Parts: sequence; C-alpha cells; structure tokens
Amino acid sequence: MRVLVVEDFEVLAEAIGTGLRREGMAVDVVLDGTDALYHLGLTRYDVVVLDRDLPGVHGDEVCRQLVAERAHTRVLMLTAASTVRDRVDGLGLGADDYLPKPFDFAELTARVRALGRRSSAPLPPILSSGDITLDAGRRIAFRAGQRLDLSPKEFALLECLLAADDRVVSAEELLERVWDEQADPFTTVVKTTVRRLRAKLGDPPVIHTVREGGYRIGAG
Amino acid sequence: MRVLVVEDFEVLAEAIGTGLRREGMAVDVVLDGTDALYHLGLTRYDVVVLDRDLPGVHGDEVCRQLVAERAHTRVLMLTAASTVRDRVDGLGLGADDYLPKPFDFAELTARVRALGRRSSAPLPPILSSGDITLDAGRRIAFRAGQRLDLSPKEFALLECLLAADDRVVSAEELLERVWDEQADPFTTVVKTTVRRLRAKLGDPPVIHTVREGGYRIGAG
DNA sequence: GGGCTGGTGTCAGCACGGTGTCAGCGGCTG
DNA sequence: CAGCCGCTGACACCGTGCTGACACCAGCCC
Repeated sequence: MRVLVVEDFEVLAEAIGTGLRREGMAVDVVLDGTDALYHLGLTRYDVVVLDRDLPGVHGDEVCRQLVAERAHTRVLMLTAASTVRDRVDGLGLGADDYLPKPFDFAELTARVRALGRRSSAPLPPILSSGDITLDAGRRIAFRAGQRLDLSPKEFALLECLLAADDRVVSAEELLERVWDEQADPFTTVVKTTVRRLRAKLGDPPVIHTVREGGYRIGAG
Repeated sequence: MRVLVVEDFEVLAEAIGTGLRREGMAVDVVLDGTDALYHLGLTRYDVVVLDRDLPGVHGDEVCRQLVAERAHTRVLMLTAASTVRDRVDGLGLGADDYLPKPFDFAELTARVRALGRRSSAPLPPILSSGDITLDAGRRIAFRAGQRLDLSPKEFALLECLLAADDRVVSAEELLERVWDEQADPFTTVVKTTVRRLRAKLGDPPVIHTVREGGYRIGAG
C-alpha cells in the first residue's frame, strides 16, 4: 500500500513514516503542501496522511485539490485543534477520516490500514477518456472536473462508449446493451439519446459519428 | 489507563483522584467544564468521570461535545439526582455508564475499570460522510455536531448508506440489508423511510436519488 | 441534383419517485 | 389494565422530467 505523509513537524513526520513502514507500507514523507501536490501528481497513493496546518499551501487546499481529481486516494486528516467545528470542516472538504492530535499511534496505523482497504477494495470501475471520467459505482460522471447531470439512459450510453475504449460501437450494439430488450429495429432512441448526451457533454465534441458504423468516443 | 475526573466539589474530586491513582490509573483532576474541555483537547483519555452538575459549562454539554468527536473515550456520569429521568438523559447524551451519588467507592473504581477495558477494545466502526458521523457501536449519529434522534430503521438505513461510502445503493439492497427478511417486492417502506430520514437530516440534502438506481449519500 | 444517412425540434405519455395520511402494533406509563 | 405515543408500513395521489416517436432539416456521396 502506498502512503504519503504530509506533516511540517519533521520529527513527527519521520516518526509516522517509520511506524507505517514497519507495518509494511510504502511510505513517502514530505514537509509542506507544495511538495505534497508535486508528489501527488507523480504517484498514485492509496492513502494520504495530511496535517491540516501546513506552511505554504494549507492542508485544506491540498485536500480540496486532491478530492477534486482523486478517485482512489483516501485522505486521513490530522489536526491540532479538535473542536467539532474542525472535524466538520475537515470531513466537509472531502477527507475520509479525521484524527485529532494528540493521537495514539496504534490508532493511526489502524485507520490508515482501514482506509487502504477501502481504497483497494472492489476497485470501482472508473472509466475515462480524454477529460471525461465516469464512476460506475457512484453513478457520477465528470467532464474537465465539472460534474455532469445525466439521465439513466444517457449515463448508460456514455458508460457503454467509454467501456469500448475509443473503438466504434454500432447503434445496434448500443441498443442491445443499453436498452437490453429487443426493441423495434427502426427505433430512433439511440440517435435521440446521443444527441442529448452530446448537448450535456458540451464542447469540444467527443462523441464522433462513424458513418454507417456507429459512434466512437475520444479526442481524435 | 488515562482518566480525567471532572467534579466541582474539590474535596470529592481529590478523593476520587487519589482513590483511582491507588488503583494504578493515571488521573487528572479538573473542577469545571471549561477546564475539562481544555484537557480533553490536549490528551487522549480512556475514561472521563464526569459530574453532571458543573459550574460554567454544564456536564451535559461537555458530554455532548466529547461524544461527538472522541469515539474512543468512555464517559461515566455522576449525578446527585438519582431519578430514572436523569439516568435516561445521561445515557441519551452518549454517556456509557451512570452512577448516582452517593456511591460506593469500590463501585466507582469497578465501573471505571470496566469502561477502560471497553475503551481499548477494537476501534468501533465510525462511519462518516460530509458533516454526518455515525457510531454504529453506540447507535448514535450526528449532523454538524448536532445529535440526531433516529428510529431504529432510520438508523440502519443511514448506516447502510454510509457504509456504501458514497456509492449508489439500490432499493433492493437496502431492503435486503435493513429489513433482512424477504419482504414483498412491491413494498414502499424504503422510500417512506428515506423520506423520514431526509426530514430528520435537514438541509442541505445529503441523500441523493439516482433514478432507476437507488440512493447515494454524499455532498456531491 | 437526388438519395441516403444522421442531426434537430418538438410533443405527449408515463413511469418513477416524493408526499400526505391512516391504521396496526408494541412498549411504556399511570 | 387501560390509555397513550411513537414507530412502522401500506396506500393513494401528484408532479416531474425522462423517454421515444415523428416530422423535418442538413450534409455527404454518387
């Protein structure tokens, strides 16, 4: 399990790092928010142990950026203040768990381990192509970080195209997969739904039409 | 074992402290609610012996804040009044045990010891999403630090949604998990219970409907 | 230019989910 | 023991927005 520890108090940071490594985790330690974001851009971590009070880029900001684009990385927030208000704020930012200082080290490892399980657990099939991401488990789709509000059919259609991974999918196949029953072969639902989906996806267009072939998703 | 004694009658407070120390516990003694909250913010206690009638911040308030943010700390409430009403109130606030004054000192130490054992027991599963927290072990839930008064079914439903970790849970699955027996497939209990739960959770809405999919909890 | 394929505008039906309400029941209380 | 209250689940009703058909338009290829 890959863990990133972000904590400005160096002694504590190293102590956490050593402790987690002893538990068999692969741990990187950084001391400030800027460095944290740099590492997060390079490596796919399962869990981030994040101090809330950081010099430079604040822990809240790191958390926000992480949550905006993370699908798999879990966040455990550490904080000196332990008021309810703080707890609420932390979880509100998208942290997955919260631990007020001072904490028992056994508890920290237990929680990191728990988050790791959640992260690697039935890895929800997250599909993507270009700037489009779709989380099948959560039934959420994004374009360029912007949440898309899709109807069930639109969602299923998009899922189908993304699952095809930039290959061409014929209208017949879409009909079969998304509408599953044997519909009348002259139906126009597919093109109607594609139209609505395109409208919601916005510009630039990503669903390409292959004449006599079907539809294909992708930048090209 | 770390114990915090909160009692405004100084002679009694010191007596309790001395007695518990003689039992081998690490004890801090404070005389009012404000000081209690300060200490609770600094140190991780296993058990808090809490007098209900405190000057300044009332014992109930201390208890409420404590329960909301510290899942692992157990609370033993002391009270002068020994009515059933008081007992119910205390436990309703999240206290783990209750002792009416006057009490036998041997009983106090026995109970503190018992609570300490429970405290070091495996970390209770605390679920949360956004500003909602739920302690499955103690059957209590909070929104924004505010205690929620949920019926058993409502609680189970919320627990189920939180356990799904922001993923979509179908009505069938909820029916299966919360009502466990095989109910008639056309039942409307789920939507009725969701409605009641939503009403108690208040604004902004956190339980989202996914058409033809089910329900999902989360800020997004 | 004509025919064919695919995009667009529009509209009615309806399935799905939300809401109000009521009755049964079980447990507590006096 | 009787009354009360809160939880529960059923039912009926309602509004909404999804859906799919149809008619028409635009572009491409022969």
